[in-house]
Amino acid sequence: MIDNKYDMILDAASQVFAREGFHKAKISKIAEIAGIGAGTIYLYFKNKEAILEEIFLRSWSRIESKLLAMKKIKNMTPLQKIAEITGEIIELIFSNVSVAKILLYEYSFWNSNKKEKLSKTVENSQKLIEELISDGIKANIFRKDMNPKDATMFIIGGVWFWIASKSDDLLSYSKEELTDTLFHYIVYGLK
Amino acid sequence: MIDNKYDMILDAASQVFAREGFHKAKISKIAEIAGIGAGTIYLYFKNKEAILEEIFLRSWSRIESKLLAMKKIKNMTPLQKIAEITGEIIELIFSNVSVAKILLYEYSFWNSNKKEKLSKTVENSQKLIEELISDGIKANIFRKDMNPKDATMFIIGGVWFWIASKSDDLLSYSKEELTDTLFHYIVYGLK
DNA sequence: TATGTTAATGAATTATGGTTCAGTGTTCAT
DNA sequence: ATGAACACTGAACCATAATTCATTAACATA
Repeated sequence: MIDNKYDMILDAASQVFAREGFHKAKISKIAEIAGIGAGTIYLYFKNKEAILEEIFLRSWSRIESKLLAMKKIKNMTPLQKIAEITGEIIELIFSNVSVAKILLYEYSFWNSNKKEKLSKTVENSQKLIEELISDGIKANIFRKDMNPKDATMFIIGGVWFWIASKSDDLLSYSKEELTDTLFHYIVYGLK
Repeated sequence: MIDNKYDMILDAASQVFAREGFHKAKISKIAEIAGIGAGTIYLYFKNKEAILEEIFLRSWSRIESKLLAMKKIKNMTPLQKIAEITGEIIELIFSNVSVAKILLYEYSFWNSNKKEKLSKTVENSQKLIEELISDGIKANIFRKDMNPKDATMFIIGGVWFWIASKSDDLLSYSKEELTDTLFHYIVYGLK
């Protein structure tokens, strides 16, 4: 059980943002779900945007850490690493489905908002995926006629939308099953 | 040259929505760019949302038409059809980059908003893509271990993000080049 | 030209909901 | 038990910008 207000607010906000979208989400509703007064939120967050920012940051940090860990491991093929990271994404979703929806729907937020810390984390993660793909190309595992950055964006988008389309009934599948499915789309496309 | 107010408003709104995002876009700015009074907009559209809705509808209708046309053609492989549709998407972007950006950034709008006509068109398009993939599986051109709906969402997401990552310098590539690149990601993934 | 009809305007109105803050409750050391 | 320090509250405030509408312009008809 969440026992501190900061996390309670984040959790309530995740639910409301996921259901209503950031702009239609009301602070009063978030407060209600968190079981606190509306004003209390402002003791923990500068404003509504800051809540969203923190949600993004936490999720992306998790992905970034995993990518960083993979980078350090030497005796693993790019394919194995991708499988690992795919697993981490599925884990993230299982830990909070609402957050997965927000990451998708408010894509424009982290994309356009030039919040230092957040965009650094996102950019870093993208770079790390790019490197991973580059390695795969060099190792002759992936196609040569590929721009790593394009591929990265294509993959991120694919993963996101796929998650969103499942969203609610995502939890009725096993983690292993989902990880496997996702991995195949990333690596093999339609063929 | 656009000669009627309705289209002038749509065009101005596309620019402003693309630059500011739907929520930050001001009706007064749209009116200014269209060269008309703010109140005039309300003679042509019920409200701000209705403008966005119409922009979405026009774009998706175009994709839907293409998909419908492809469905009717018999002597074409699923692969060839996918290549055609990919080309149509690139055409759509080239015809109006602002609109492409809006489609991406305001994804949450058409997804959450249950506007009858719009969601019908979008759903229809998704179904048509699913069928196309099903055909490909039956014809042994695509992997058998694939759920067409999953694949569809993965592809749409991939295309979206890939477009977004390029967005502004998209026009510096040739249509053929872009179509080709996109087609390869869809069909072959990383391998 | 006079008159009716329709289109357009933009200042004023209004709805919304994020944010503030004066007041209330809680905690805890003395 | 007291009161200082801090946490919390939610009604009131306020900024923003969508929408309205009384007024004016443009145009058509006779």
